[in-house]
Amino acid sequence: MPRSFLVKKYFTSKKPNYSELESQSGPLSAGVPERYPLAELPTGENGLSTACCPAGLVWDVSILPGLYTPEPVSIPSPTGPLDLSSSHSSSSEEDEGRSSDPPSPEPAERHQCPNCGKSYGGPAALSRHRLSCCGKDEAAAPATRPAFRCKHCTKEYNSLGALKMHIRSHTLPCVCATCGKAFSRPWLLRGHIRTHTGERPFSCPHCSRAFADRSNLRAHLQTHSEVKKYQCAGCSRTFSRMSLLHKHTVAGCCSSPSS
DNA sequence: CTGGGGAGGGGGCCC
DNA sequence: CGGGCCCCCTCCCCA
Repeated sequence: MPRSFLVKKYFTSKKPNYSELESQSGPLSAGVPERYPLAELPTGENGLSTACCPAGLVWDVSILPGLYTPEPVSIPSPTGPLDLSSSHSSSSEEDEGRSSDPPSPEPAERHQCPNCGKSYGGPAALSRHRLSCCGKDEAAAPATRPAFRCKHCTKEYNSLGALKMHIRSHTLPCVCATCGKAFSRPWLLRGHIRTHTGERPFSCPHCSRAFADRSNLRAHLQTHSEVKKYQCAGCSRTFSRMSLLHKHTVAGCCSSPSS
């Protein structure tokens, strides 16, 4: 079944302007989410930042110990390609804790979590953060952890809301009326429904392709970038996806023919 | 083997 | 507190 039939047919609803995404910070911003014009990138508050920023979005694995090491290593941990936490620490202003970045040594002018150090713009945001985020730190104030436990699996959460959200992944309350497939969240169902309707609200500003899913558009935008996000430390090749980089390294191109 | 699209999942934040 | 949305990630499959 050819998947190359991706033609922009019709867009019934909103259509994010990804051309803005493209233009706002230069060609290399192609893969940068619109809300992260470089926000996830080092912002130059330390020397390491320049390893990434000026050149665009090349996640040089050589500076990402969590992602790549020259030693034989298993699959990089889910720290992911963007785990630049080791190389930058300035994300808090932009992502408001959205990312999983570790605490940044910021001035205490903001509301800072005493457990993990993340800072937030307001007390409410901090309060919310403390309910969910800090619970992942097993050592964080165990006495204050409510520990809502999932009865379907072993996961634990610090807030009932987080637990409820998780439980939906077991109960799958959102059912597709067309095919009966069930999903945990309404928006997942909506995304699925697009596979039935053919709706592709996310169009590429560089070509005629359109996508039903924003993440897939984001990945696609990488293909238009001269320099891709993920760079092999061994041969400097860049890849649009971490999986490709991983395949590349596993295949033994460079330094980690371990598996 | 590589590159890329399709689809889906989960955690987190904002309103 | 829940809905909506975001981002990141992964797996599968195909060219």
